[in-house]
Amino acid sequence: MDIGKYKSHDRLLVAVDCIIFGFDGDGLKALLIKRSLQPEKGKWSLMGGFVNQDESTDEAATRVLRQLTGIENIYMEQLYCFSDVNRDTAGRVISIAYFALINIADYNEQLQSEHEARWFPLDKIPTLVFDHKEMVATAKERLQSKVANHPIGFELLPEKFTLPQLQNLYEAIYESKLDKRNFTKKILSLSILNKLEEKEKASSKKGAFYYVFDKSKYRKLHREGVKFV
Amino acid sequence: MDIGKYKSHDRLLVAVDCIIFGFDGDGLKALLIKRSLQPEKGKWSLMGGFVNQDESTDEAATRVLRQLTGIENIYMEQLYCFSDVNRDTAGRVISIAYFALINIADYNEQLQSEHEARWFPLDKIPTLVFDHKEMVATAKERLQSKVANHPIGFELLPEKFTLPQLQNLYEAIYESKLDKRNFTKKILSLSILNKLEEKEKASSKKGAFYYVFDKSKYRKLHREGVKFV
DNA sequence: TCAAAAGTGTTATGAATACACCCATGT
DNA sequence: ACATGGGTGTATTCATAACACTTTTGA
Repeated sequence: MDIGKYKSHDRLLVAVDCIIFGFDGDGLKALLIKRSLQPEKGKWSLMGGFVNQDESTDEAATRVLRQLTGIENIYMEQLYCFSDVNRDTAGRVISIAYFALINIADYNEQLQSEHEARWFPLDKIPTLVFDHKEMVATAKERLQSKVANHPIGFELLPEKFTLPQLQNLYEAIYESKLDKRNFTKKILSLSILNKLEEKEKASSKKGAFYYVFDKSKYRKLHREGVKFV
Repeated sequence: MDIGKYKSHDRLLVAVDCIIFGFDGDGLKALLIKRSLQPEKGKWSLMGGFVNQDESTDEAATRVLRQLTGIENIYMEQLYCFSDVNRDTAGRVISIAYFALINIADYNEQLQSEHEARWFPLDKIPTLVFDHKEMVATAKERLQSKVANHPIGFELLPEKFTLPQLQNLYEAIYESKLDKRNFTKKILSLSILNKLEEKEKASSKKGAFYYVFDKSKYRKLHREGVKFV
């Protein structure tokens, strides 16, 4: 590769920062860690790290997330490039933000034990380093608009879930109440759910039927994007 | 600024590339120039340039566009960060793509004369350098989805425009025909247009009334985002 | 007078919304 | 027996979609 032609131009530090949204049946949460390097060491922060010469930003985001949390193979997409000259107080760093969705229960133990990561309800996010607060806000907006047309909300749930759980999730994302009957009607009309015999009995006496996705129809919707909730 | 802490990390060349969409009453077009530096010098390319140490990517995009085309003060927003390791054949460069909208007639002369820039209908884009083809495709998708909820389409029209012109624009963006009566009804129901006495007589014998935006209502919609066409 | 584009209303269909009662069961 | 959350149907409203004729006027 002949890099000579570009030699005279500035080179910048490029970082990735990941906003990980999680759901545990009770409000949306974001995953934060204590920043491990100066400046601002010890303050709450998104998962972040620098992009290496030999990896794309997607690869960097995947790697950083794995290194910091052990999380792999989750839904993640690029959010936005944050590039204010003074966004990082220690130097010029542009950051490509990513957002991801996971089911908290799937990962909770390893996060708590092996890594100093913690879930924060979206309305109780502590002060964050740099422009990470803005990143979280942007990610939340993106999640809301994305979830309206794509069935990505399911990434936040366990494989088996009940309709009330699904509705709770949408209510958490939209921060508003939905009508139970209308919600059920709408979701079932998409016919991407298969009802199981089994019931979830923990959260009610009557018990609620579990559902799972119909993977093939689910992927079809995922690709095409459909008017969702 | 203490940059010492980050010293050991890779620094990358960061570029911006601008997809400029234009409309001249007859189909959507994209603005391209002949690339002025090696490699691939002389091939068609988006407007691009490197991001300097002391500017944000927004600022870089604005500057690059001004330098290459003289265009200023137009609607522009960040599109996506393209970062494949081998996207630029001459070295590792990540690129933040921006897309912009303008009315071709407002800028045509200066573009043709002072700069080697040319408009290409979207279905006749020539072979482009690097991953610029993908950037154009991504920008087109974004334009389509954005214009459905935000009145940014108006950026592509002159200040005074007729309803048939506006409809042509939407048809060009969506690449499909719309019903004249339904379109008129919908647009007027938003009440962001003010009808003028004056008629545009060039393109028909009867003549079509000019309209202008109601700036204040327009901005309100712009902010809030409304179900549009 | 005729060709070409502008302008205009009604009906039909489907989606979103509002709304209230019975069911199953563990305590 | 009763308290708790789960499950179900209908009527209304509203937005979208389909559809055709008259008007104006320059050539």
